[in-house]
Amino acid sequence: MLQIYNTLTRQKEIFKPLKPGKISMYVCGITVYDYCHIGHARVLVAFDVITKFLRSQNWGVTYVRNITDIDDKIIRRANENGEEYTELTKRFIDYMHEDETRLGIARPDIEPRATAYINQILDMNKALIDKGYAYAASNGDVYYRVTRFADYGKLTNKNVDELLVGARIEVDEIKEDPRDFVLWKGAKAGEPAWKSPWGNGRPGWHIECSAMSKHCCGDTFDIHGGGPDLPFPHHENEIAQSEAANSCKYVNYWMHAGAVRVDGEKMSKSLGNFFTIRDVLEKYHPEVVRFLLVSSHYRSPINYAEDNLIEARTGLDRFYGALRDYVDVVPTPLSDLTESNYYKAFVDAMNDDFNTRVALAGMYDLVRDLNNASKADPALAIRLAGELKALGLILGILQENPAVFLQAGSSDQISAGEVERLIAERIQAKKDKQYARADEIRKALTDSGIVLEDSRDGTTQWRRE
RNA sequence: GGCGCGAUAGCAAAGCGGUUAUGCGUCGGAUUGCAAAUCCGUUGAGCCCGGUUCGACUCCGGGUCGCGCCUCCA
Repeated sequence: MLQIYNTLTRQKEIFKPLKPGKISMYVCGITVYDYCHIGHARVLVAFDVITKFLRSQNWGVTYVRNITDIDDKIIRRANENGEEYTELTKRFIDYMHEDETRLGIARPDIEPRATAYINQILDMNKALIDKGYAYAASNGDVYYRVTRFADYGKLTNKNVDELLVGARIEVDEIKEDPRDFVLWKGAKAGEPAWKSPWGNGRPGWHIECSAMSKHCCGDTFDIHGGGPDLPFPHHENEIAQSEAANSCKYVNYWMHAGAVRVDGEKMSKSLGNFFTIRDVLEKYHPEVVRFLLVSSHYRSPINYAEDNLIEARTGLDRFYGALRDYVDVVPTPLSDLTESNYYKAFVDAMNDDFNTRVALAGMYDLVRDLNNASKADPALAIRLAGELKALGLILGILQENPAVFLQAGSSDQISAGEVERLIAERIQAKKDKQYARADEIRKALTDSGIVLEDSRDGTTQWRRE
């Protein structure tokens, strides 16, 4: 039984799909004017794991994640660079896809872009104007009448009357009410623009998601997800737009990922304290980054720090260490695991609001049993290795060749070939009972970040720290 | 000022009204030429003050502290 924490009701709820066995999910994606940072990676990985798990449980998931490819920041950045905004967005969309691929994130089923949905956006604007929820201002902007929508604030518990108090809302004579937000922006000279009944312009930020989700998921859909900074105003405004325009409930379950912090502060572009995915992948294996993100619950804040990455690496080393002798074992089909207690524990944890942390705790139990079986019961060990890989597959981890992973550490000051050569020399020294020489070689390798592990059969395996 | 989240052992991080979370680390043992890895064991929690209860880390109330949103931000 699947339970999901719903931001709207602020509690965990039993998930009930609109259509039996199906889930329509729309997640707010990236505004493409810069490299993705770790905060983006968290949302991307979280919903990737969620999708993979749901599919593993035979839910028919339609996963939609949009790309915002027109907005003020994009225009400004393109101007700074002296290029067309489309060149800028194309480049950063490509970079985003590269980052996703490296982190093992599968593409969503549909990846709609705002600029491809201008007609739908215009249609929704017209509908909102016709129904009296929106108005065209004198400058070509179209605004949403926040006070017209009775449920405004229901997602984030805002009181419309109090929105003005203490809030930093700029007064603007163009608007009827300072709380109104823009649906369509009239174009200034030289700005990218599309024709509209209100003059040339471009969509406001919130309306694109209402239009694209309607088109891709329907007027009402199951799950809407996004980052920690989106509930207000973005998702609140989406609700106002969609429910007013479509005259029905917009979304059943709202899901929001937790923030990634640096030194206790939220990592964000506006604070400038962000690490791009690329920065981090220079130093850490992509799976280490993914493991770090998976090893805490998706709603908890996590701290981005070197120590936590090292810890993630240590955790993965344990998994891959256990799998090292089972390179050829493939993930067991889940249909063969219905009696497995490991699998049951895993599914129970994941069904409970996607509790990856608890799921991993069970996988560590499996690792221990696998390590024991390695010595005592080879057939059992092979079976357990297959189970472990099957669970890892759902989380998007543990599919690498273990030796390759373990030898791909951060310290590359010595080549694999050189390591192998020294190991061969050390094995000979050991055979000759030249232990001083053997230890000398091992010491030298240790200093280069290489850890040796002698086996009973006289071979030596190695890994980078 | 409004709304919301959190406070768990050396660190990280979960569930749970009474029964081992888990990982890393520590310490001891097995194993090893010595190590590493592995295994076995060990260590050690629940911000403060009240209340409910036979019993609370877990529920309720009140504090304190931290964080997020209220403006573009995943």
